[in-house]
Amino acid sequence: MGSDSLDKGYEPSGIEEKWYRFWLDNGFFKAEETSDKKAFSIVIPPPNVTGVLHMGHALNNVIQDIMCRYRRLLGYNVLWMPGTDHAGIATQNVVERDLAAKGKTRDQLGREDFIKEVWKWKEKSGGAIINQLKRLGASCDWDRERFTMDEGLSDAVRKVFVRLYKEGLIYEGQYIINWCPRCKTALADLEVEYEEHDSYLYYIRYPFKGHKKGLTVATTRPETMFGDTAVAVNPADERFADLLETQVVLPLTDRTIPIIRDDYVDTQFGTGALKVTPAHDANDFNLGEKHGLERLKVIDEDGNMLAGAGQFQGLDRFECRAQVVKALADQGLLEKKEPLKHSVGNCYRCRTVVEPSVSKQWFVKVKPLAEKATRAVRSGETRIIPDTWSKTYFEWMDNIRDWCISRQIWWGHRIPVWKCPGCSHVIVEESDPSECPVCGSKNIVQETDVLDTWFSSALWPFSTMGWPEDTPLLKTFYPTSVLVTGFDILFFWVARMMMMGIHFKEQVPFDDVYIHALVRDEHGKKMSKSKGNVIDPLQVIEHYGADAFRFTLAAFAAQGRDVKMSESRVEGYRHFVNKLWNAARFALMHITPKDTAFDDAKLSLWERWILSRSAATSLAVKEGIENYRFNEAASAVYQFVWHEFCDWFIETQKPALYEKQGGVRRDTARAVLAKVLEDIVIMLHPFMPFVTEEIYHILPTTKGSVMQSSFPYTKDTYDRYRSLPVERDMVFLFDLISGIRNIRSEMNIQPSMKIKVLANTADEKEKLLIAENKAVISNLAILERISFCEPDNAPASCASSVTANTTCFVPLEGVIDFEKEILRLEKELDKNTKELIGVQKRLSNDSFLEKAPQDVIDKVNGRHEELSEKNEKLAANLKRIQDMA
RNA sequence: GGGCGAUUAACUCAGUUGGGAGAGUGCAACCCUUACAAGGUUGAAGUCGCAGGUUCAAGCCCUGCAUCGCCCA
Repeated sequence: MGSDSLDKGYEPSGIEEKWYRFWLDNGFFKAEETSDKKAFSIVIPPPNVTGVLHMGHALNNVIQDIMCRYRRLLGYNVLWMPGTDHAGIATQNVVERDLAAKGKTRDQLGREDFIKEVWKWKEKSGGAIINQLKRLGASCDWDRERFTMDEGLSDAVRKVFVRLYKEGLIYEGQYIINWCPRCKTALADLEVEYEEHDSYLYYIRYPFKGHKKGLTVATTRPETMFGDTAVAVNPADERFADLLETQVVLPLTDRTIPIIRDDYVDTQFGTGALKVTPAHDANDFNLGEKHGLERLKVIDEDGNMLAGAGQFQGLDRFECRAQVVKALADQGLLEKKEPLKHSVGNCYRCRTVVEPSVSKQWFVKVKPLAEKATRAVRSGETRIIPDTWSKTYFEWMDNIRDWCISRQIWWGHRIPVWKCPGCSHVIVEESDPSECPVCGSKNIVQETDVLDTWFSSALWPFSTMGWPEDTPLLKTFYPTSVLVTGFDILFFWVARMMMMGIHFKEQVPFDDVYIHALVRDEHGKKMSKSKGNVIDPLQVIEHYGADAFRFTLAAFAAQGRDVKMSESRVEGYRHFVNKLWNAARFALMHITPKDTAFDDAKLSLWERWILSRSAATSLAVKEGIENYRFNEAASAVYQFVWHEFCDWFIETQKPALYEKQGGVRRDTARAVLAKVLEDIVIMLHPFMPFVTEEIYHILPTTKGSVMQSSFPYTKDTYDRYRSLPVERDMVFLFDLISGIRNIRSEMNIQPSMKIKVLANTADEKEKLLIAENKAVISNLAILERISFCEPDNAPASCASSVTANTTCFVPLEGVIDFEKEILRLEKELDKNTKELIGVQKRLSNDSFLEKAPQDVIDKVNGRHEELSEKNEKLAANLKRIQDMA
């Protein structure tokens, strides 16, 4: 095949769709339930069914895809389990919005019909992100796609709930929880996001009975005063040491409340007197528990004031705040207000200010589960990478609070609890009961709450594989090899999967947890719609191709460092894709289907060099991917392809390929070119699946799909081709050629002008290297010829360059610019001398010679020898040119 | 308030047991050389945040400070 048939520039569109379909049609993404092959498995972090692909998803899934494709090339049986979660609150919000547009509410529909509506929405618009993942090239086993509300997964949820309940690890109780007055549901502590707000600290006097004097409390939330059931002071606080009063009057009400003493109170904050509102503040709740205070709820589920607020009943809580402040001021009870920055909790789904509120909810007793999950990481059974996240994990696990799992919404797994109003019996069973087992009443009522979405997500690693059945899939793939995720859901999800996996499977859910960074904009700012700095991954793919985009993500995904994304960076890597494409085009002009093997004995130095570098690169890629250092793998292969294979190797091979050195050399050159290009294509495949598949199919020496080839690194081929002496020889030749090129450039010698070079060397090895590679040197440095000379008969009017023990003279009869050459040599001599002095300094230091290890001393000695020889030569060359001038 | 991380070339960042400061982009000069101008060759550019300390030797280890960012309260 000639290169005429290939476009000069790589055009991803069309090619990507073609190969993705090809892979699907051939079932290359499918995992084998049972296999002799080693298993490698990943469960996808399930995106919301309402979600659309953003940069975070892209990075997350590209990393997973790189690992899965790499393992397939190593011959593993790979399972990458895809799916979405049902995102209870978010999905319900979406569907309610749709209904509202039609002028309906969910209450008008009723629970059953509403859920039908949600399913309808899910079938029609849900899971759009799945197709977007395909655009990225994600090689998930799509036939196994799961959804947290699927029947099987719902069975798992039910089983887990019932077992935890019977083990006493799930309980129902009246506690303070975070309430979202807009979503009208409880939230877990984690689902509240705190934000700094400018606010005021209000100083309010609570008078003693019959006095004008009283205690002044400081609060940011005056409207909660109606729920106050005490005022607390610190017993160690001298300001209250003489306080005899035991009660204060609650302003704007006819209630009196007790003064309690507790060392919990911060004497530094406000006045040292704390109003205690057990029903609307988490800390006050605990204080109330301790002192047996009444919990008086004064804000309802919509965020409006209840009867306890007296004349303010029915007002919105913030409107109430304004009016209360005014009323207090009118009565002279508002002593002052100070500006204050404080953090306010917002609902993570709708940003509404969360109201802490006492309410009856279901909780998981997390401590016993957390202990086992902590131990698994401490013992190394599960590794967290980078390790620094282990600390964060322990920190959270050690201070964990019970998990509120009930939500007052309809979309989700309904809690499998029934109550008998007749005898108050509570039924918690896996299958729906039809009557009360105690009194036989058929009038039993199911709990209306549903479970937190994360409750079902916590089971994901095993529920997706068919648990509670003991399936072959579980036997083959559980525990999974690695979980890949951002740190933002380390607690939400990873920690909970650890707890559930260990409890129910008695095995950790994953060997490794790889925590990757966040994707930010090019200035390091978080991408957000309000800032307008969001980059849509699909548009990036559209403009630059999925391969370039994927490579960019991989190249920037250094451990522990955020990825700063900008389109210009992707553009840079599109150039790389194009470079590879054109290298392939060049190769195709020469390679024939016969060029599949070469004789090691016939390899030229350059060919042995590129094979050595290819072996080294494949090892670097292997280690990079296996150690989660994707940027290192990516830059190793980038460097190799562009700067070794394209810049040097292809250029050196041109004389042989164009048959200037005979048929045998030509055939070897072709076969090596074919072999190294094939190595490259396979090594790059995990990063750039589409273009590599395209090239692999076009190459005449390869058959089938690149997905079914083998990764180029094996111990045998590495040992066979990696050669450090060859690489050292090549460094000499590179430096020699660069030295001549430098003279050409600095002396303004036109590229089209071929020049003569005379080389002088006392080193036999270097002489041989030059002699054997005259053709290549001449080709790359654009020489008429290179020949040897003695130092004495070097031409008088010439520029010179020193490489190791060799000096190259470039005769410039009549055209030499002496000033320029003197400057050039002086600069180089200066640089060399500086380094030489540094080395000499070290070698003249007795304690260095005494204490440094021998290999370091040997190295420095060798370096000293090199530098001083070079210095002599440079000085001699400089002197000659100065004498001429 | 507690914890974590960052500070290296104009920009974005590598730098893995302490032993000759690197890459990509950008910049400058030259070149439409028959794979690629989405290219090639050559070049300029850094007191490794600041101040101490350990060491024969510190970008790397220790202490303090400054600036920025994130998480938790």
